[in-house]
Amino acid sequence: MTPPIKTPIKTPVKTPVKTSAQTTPEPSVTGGNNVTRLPPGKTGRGGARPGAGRPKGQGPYGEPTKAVRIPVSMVDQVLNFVKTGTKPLPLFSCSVAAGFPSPADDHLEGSLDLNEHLIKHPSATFFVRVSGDSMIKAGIHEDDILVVDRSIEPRNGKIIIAAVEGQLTVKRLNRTKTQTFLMPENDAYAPIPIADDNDMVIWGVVTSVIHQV
Amino acid sequence: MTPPIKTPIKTPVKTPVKTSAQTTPEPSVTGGNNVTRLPPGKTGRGGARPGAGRPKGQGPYGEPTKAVRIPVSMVDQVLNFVKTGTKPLPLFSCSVAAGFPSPADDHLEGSLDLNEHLIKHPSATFFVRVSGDSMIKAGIHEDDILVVDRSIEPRNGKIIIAAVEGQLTVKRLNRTKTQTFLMPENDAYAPIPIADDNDMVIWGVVTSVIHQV
DNA sequence: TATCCGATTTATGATACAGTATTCATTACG
DNA sequence: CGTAATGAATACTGTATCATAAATCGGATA
Repeated sequence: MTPPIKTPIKTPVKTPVKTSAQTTPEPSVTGGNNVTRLPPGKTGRGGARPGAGRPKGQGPYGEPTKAVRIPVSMVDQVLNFVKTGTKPLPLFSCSVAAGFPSPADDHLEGSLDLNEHLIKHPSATFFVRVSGDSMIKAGIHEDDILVVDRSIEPRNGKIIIAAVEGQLTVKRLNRTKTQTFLMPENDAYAPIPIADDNDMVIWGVVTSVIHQV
Repeated sequence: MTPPIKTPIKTPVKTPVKTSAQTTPEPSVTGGNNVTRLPPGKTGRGGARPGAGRPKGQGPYGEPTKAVRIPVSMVDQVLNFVKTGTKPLPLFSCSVAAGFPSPADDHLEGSLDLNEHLIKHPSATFFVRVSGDSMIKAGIHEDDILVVDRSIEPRNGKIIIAAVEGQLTVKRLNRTKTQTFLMPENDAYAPIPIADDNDMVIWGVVTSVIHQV
């Protein structure tokens, strides 16, 4: 069982170039005393080499290119796209619990694209960086990034981003018969009562948490 | 304070074109009988119209384009990218702790692209889906997705993916003077001693955890 | 023997060019 | 008089062309 290794791109094999047995000598100008004169700016070295020249596939892209019209505002993005190539990466599965497990062959689950996996409604999605620890028990840590979708209905029990008194906050929504609360997931903090639903503007529902190790 | 709404792209406003009061008449060739002759292939209509011409922003992209070199194999992908545009989404910051906070204007932190943010070395990166809870205290839950980079050196204390006895596992690496351990982050589990480093193959270092709410 | 050199081939980014699309307002036609 | 046609003008796209940079060859020189 070896770690997944991307197969190196094979560099073009150098085709042996047939050596020219006969190189036409640089025509020399022979003076009266048989002294050879070099052309101005030349050292007497170098010269034609049949078969010399840059091999194909030695450019930054390793393949031929084509000129394509790109809207001016997207040129940078496109060049970055070409450089980094956002294609789906392999997804494996592994056991954390018992270490008991499935046969090795079952580890490759498929492939995954982050944007596709996490962003269902791009035009309604934005990110929120968290500060604080009031939602620690829900697995939301300081500096985590939340994926927030404002097209999802903020149902009871959902973790939402809301603006209260002009301040953004992340909490779990709790709507009782009589009142609405924004619930923390940390015993050190108290629920925030919302007197009037007009005092709160819900920005969206948290769909994912991204935590950097 | 309203939820972030994508500002519609303004379509170019058509500038009213000043009508020319004086059009220079087509020079006519007068024959002996005062008969006007048209130039060959012309009907007498048409002619110069100062200010006529296609307005800007009427192409498929609505803006000027630039010719860019794209590797041949990626031309289709790039054109699709330009059409659908997976562009960075807005990133806001918010307070979880005190709910005290910065003024509303400070909430927009910038924009963020998931791939750019999470995948530093695409060719050395893969994902792992977790099963079990032995790393719960490190914020790694059942079914979470781990971003794993095998180009990062597996230093002591890093959370790694390793293959032990043919099974994939996620643990924290602990190298003592005498022995290597794979440490869980859950008191219900015991450290796994590695007798011989050849008994373990490290697949990579965990860089991020993605937890769906 | 190692390095230098000039010629050669490949590759990229910028620019030019030819053809297509859109607009203006005057003229011809019914 | 109303409408369609017209020729010139401007914007736009895809491809060709050009200038320059990069990589290679093998003979000449130190």
